[in-house]
Amino acid sequence: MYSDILVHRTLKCVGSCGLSSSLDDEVGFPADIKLESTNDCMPDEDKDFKVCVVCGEKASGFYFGALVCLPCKSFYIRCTKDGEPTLLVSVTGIVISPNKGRIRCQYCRLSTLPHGGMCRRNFSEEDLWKTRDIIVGEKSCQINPRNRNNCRYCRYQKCISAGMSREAIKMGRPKSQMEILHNSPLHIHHHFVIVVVRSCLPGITYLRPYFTTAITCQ
Amino acid sequence: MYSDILVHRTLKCVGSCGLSSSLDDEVGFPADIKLESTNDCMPDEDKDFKVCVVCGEKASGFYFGALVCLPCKSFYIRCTKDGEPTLLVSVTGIVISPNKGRIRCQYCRLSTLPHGGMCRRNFSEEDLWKTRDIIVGEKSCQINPRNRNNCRYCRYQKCISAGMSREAIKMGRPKSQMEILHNSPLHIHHHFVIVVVRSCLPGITYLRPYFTTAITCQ
DNA sequence: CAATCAGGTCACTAGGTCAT
DNA sequence: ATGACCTAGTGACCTGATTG
Repeated sequence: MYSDILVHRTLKCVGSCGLSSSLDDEVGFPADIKLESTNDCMPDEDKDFKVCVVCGEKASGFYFGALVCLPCKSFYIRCTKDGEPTLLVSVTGIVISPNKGRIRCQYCRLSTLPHGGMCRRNFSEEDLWKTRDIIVGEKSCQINPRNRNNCRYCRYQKCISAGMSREAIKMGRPKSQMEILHNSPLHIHHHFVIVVVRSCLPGITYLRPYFTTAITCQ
Repeated sequence: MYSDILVHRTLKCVGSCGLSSSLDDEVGFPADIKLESTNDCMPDEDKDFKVCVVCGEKASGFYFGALVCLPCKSFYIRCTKDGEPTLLVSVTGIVISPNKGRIRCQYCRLSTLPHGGMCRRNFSEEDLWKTRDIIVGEKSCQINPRNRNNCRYCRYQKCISAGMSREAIKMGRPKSQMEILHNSPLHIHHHFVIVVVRSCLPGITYLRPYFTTAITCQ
């Protein structure tokens, strides 16, 4: 039994946006949990805007355990259809999935082209695999709705870090708690939700969606 | 800054699975997180909570003659709405209900693919029925709350073997529910994971998959 | 009444198809 | 490979029936 119930959390602001002052409502914790919110910077007009935690487009629902848009949902399905992929970035800037897929990664291409000097027209599958060890690239693309198709590697990594998982499937009509969360606005730049849980309410079950992206302790 | 790092969690074992020894490995927490596995942190009244004999989730009552959860009750109603279904597992791993429904069974798919050698693109309804006798697959999926939707065939078989039946309907107020509950068969392998987080390691990011089912605080 | 269940409803999602 | 669109399965919630 805990006499004091504290759930600390912080929304880490990436970029120039602001966080709102009403985090409690945003993340949708039960009303009977006392919260200490430290944030003050989200624009009012974005408060009701639910965004995909992968690319920032308007979100459509909880797919594979994360609040994402339909394109990113489809992307995740494709990526994990035959098991977890091991996407590689070639010297030519081509991201290779082992079986078939390839797509250009503009970011990684820029950073890796000098090493190989190959041009896209001439690359062959064989060459890609030969140069396998020097092709790691930056692996740090910023994903947004416009460039999300530029780098499959980083987009997929973002799916993973957002908590998407075949294990996290939640089917059917959501519980009322989830409906609250479903209406929670998350600004496009607020991809990292840092939650510090000191102690929680006895007997309350905190479903995973409350921890929108990850749980980080300070 | 937390000096003491405690991640309490409880795996409630009902039946013969006996999860006690290798809790850490099963849930997959990082090795550098200090864990205390205990059975003490659960309220007494919940220690004996009854689980669904089909999937292992917390049971809601006696539906169609068996102690099951509400999702499995709904599942059984759907399956038997138009008479007993004959769910089949094709060589392609598609579970077919006679009329229309199909859902992929990842487990059976893996085990049956070698037998048929068909590729998913080419299968036809006719082929499915032709290969009826060689498509039985393993039919032995372990059903738990997380994977219960992966294989309709095995979920339904578990309903049957649990004694669910349209003949077993009992309406109205039960005589002594507690007595019935305590006499119910509970010899199933289930993987209901309850994690109690008191405080976490500074700087460590706990991705959602670690919290396999839910986070329950006491 | 009070407790419990059968069954319906419908807000949801997984996964497939197909034009691009 | 992508993403709009579609279908069918799922499960939370509700209602009415049943029985002690």
